[in-house]
Amino acid sequence: MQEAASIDKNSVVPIYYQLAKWLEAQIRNGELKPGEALPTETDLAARFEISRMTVRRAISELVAAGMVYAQQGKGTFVASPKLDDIVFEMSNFNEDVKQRGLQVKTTLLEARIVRADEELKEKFGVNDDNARFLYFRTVTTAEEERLAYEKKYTIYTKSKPILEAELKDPTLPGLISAHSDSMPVSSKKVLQVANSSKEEASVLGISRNAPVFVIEQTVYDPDLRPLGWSRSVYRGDRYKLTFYDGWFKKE
Amino acid sequence: MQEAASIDKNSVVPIYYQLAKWLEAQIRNGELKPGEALPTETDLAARFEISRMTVRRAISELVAAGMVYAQQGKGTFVASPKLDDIVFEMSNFNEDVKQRGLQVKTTLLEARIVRADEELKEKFGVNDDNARFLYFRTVTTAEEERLAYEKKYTIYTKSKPILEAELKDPTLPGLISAHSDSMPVSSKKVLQVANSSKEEASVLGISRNAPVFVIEQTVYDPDLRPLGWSRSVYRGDRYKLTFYDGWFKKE
DNA sequence: CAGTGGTCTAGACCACCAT
DNA sequence: TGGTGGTCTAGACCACTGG
Repeated sequence: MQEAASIDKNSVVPIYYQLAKWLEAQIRNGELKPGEALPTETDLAARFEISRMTVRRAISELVAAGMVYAQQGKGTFVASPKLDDIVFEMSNFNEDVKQRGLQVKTTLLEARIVRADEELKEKFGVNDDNARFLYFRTVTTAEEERLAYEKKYTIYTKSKPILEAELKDPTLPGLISAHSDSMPVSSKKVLQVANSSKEEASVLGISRNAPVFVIEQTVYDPDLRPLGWSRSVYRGDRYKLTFYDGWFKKE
Repeated sequence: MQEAASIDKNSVVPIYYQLAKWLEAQIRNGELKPGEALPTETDLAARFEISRMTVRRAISELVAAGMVYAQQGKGTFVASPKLDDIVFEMSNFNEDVKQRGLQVKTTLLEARIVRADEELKEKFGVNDDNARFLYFRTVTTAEEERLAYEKKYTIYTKSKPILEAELKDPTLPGLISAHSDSMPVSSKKVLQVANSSKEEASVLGISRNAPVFVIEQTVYDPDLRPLGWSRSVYRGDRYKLTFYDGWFKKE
């Protein structure tokens, strides 16, 4: 680990920054895994022969980045990246529904193994015609009304069977975690509008060409290799996105 | 101002937090205006008889909130809330366009004074039938292609004429600043999808019922009174929103 | 109780900016 | 040059957690 060597106290780069990056690297490397505790502040201060305040400054950078969280009296722990499928606070609607005590349910329509076609090869950046992917189709329903239709693909390396458990966490990061050794750590989401296709309209029970949100999500491992890809179609008349900015009071 | 009284060193509330809130209040009150310098750190430390490190902790809260920014060797200044009309990094496309050196242009189609109708009275939360608003219609064009169509309303209190200058900054906060004494400090944006209306289709040169993004923005003063409201329609085939989250490297 | 993170101090030296 | 913010120290005391 060459810890002492990783901090140059005479560098122009601030010590807190060097330490923050070192800790970040430990986490990205997987030497510190989500849920695990970081070394204590006193420990780090002693190891690197720096002040505890400097250690705290370093850790506060990671806290701000959402990579770790501190618990008074217990320790500081590596966070799990949150990559919910319910993107963009898209849940404005879903939360409304929950608050009213209604039931939101995601149903698995189909789950099987597929071979790479041109689109998948491009999305995953692979050339192997024999590459295989897990394919899931789900529909989200609230109060008997169908709201969202999703197709999800994940790389299929382990020859692991598709489990019932998948029904419990059918989000893309959830499916990936179940079927891959790599850790999903970041994602890219692209939102577009479209008119619903014939298939989408029939699954969602809306008229053909009704406006819909389309969100494509790609989930990556720490080396930016795609682990999963999904395309979600949301009813345009049931979802809206609300953003606040400027100097809104938060509390 | 009762400065000394605003900090209770024996309170359970951290000093840095009290000071941060006090400074925030000064800014929200308008006693410190955008562009103005905060008292220096040494000054604040002396005034409140606290350590400079504690002052820095307080200020760092405001920096994180985007309310102030610090410049080494110069001072710390009150920031201006940024409430650009080009929302949600919607500019994925606009930036592409700029990078290619193409021209993006916003044209004023119409500007006049209107009386309150039911919709406006609701949006602005007023009951006065005689309330008047400034009304603007603009279209945004890139390379001869019409991309966005916007209708904007601002309260009209001053009997100030509509200036040519408005052509230069036709964003909602910009229009408000020109026609109101209140400062626009926060905004709410709601994004929905829709099929284009006949009017929208004709202005944008797209076919009727083509899918579009609709963004409604409301801009508020420090007391959450609406100062302006706009409805923007973006061509669905020309705009998309891209979001990254998780642990993407930033630098 | 011992160990953790949270706050705070009273200094210090530095890099940067303006004059 | 004097004043600003940026970093860092070596302590201190506290609140909270767990055994």
